[in-house]
Amino acid sequence: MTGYDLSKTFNQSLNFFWHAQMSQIYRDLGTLEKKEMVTSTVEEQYGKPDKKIYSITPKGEEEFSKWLDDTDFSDSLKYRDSVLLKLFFGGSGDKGKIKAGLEDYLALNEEAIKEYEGTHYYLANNKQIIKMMYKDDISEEELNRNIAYMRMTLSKGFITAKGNIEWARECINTLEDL
Amino acid sequence: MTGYDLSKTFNQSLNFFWHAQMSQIYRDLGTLEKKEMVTSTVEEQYGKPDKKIYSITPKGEEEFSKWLDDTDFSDSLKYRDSVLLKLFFGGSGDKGKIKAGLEDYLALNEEAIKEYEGTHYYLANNKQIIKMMYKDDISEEELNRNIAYMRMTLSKGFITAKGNIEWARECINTLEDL
DNA sequence: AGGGCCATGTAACCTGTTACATGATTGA
DNA sequence: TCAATCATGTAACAGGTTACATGGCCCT
Repeated sequence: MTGYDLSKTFNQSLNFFWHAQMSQIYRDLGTLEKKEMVTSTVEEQYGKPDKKIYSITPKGEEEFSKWLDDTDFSDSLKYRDSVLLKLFFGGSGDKGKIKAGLEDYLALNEEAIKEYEGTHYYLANNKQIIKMMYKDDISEEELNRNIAYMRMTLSKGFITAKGNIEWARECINTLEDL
Repeated sequence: MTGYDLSKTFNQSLNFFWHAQMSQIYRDLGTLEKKEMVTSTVEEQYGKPDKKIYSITPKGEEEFSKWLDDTDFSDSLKYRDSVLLKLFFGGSGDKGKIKAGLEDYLALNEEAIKEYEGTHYYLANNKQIIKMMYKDDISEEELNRNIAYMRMTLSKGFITAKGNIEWARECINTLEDL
């Protein structure tokens, strides 16, 4: 893929739990190339800028599978949230503004759920497109397995958004009684 | 407070949604002083290193209340999680290892819940200590209001951890059938 | 004798964001 | 005519982590 393709794929699939700026993708592809994890070939185009197509090297595959093998998930508990930081000091702030902020937050989470429902539907009906994200010669079983894993990440999105909504409702009620 | 005190307070109270290394705290106190948001006085100690006690300036208070007033929480939806990133590509990894990782993750979240229960209890029974975190002349109502806000952040911890557990159980079941 | 607490920081590094720069094609 | 899409990137900055450096006190 090119950096541009990667950026699009990124924003379509794993966007809700990982995102990257184009500038970061281009820079990181450069460093990956220096480390010989990827190689690139340039494809000329007319009327458009040339494409720089990257492929993973055996060394890169090895590194990727090492990364996959590390299943220590304890880091993911160290979670950072500026909403909570702000609410922690909320007593010194404006109650009305905080309530309004939480109402927006609630609405955003409801929108997110709708988006995830769309993706859920998409995963069920666009296997061909998903196939393209992997090697072309992927088997039906392998594809289904990959889709099962994608569904797990999606499920996390649902549960997180529902939790956010539950929490925001609870906070709004508390604020009304305060 | 001194940098050291801040670090301890940090790790005791807002640790679960915000954390900082000592080196970061010392560095940031330095930049805050340059920006005239805080001032410092040195207190000599014998047998121990001298203390450098920081206080917020009026300019700092103003900046803080500006920060509090910005209640746009939409950023907090952009959430990043390496567990999900890894699970997204899980189909290429080792099923058994992933399952084991998720089981550890589940256990860690159960521990977190126990910790939050402890904090919940603490908030109810240690008002004097909490009082110290604010100005000394804080009124009972103001203190209770602040505690209510702290409880809201704590509640987020509970809901998040419960969601994590629910999700991990679901994934483990899916993996068993895969 | 060894570990933990007190208390300060610096330096290098890694990761992510924002702003800037270029320029043709295509569709509303 | 204006915005979006295609396609590349650089530079500066912001925020966070890791490793290093110092050194006495107190408790087991």
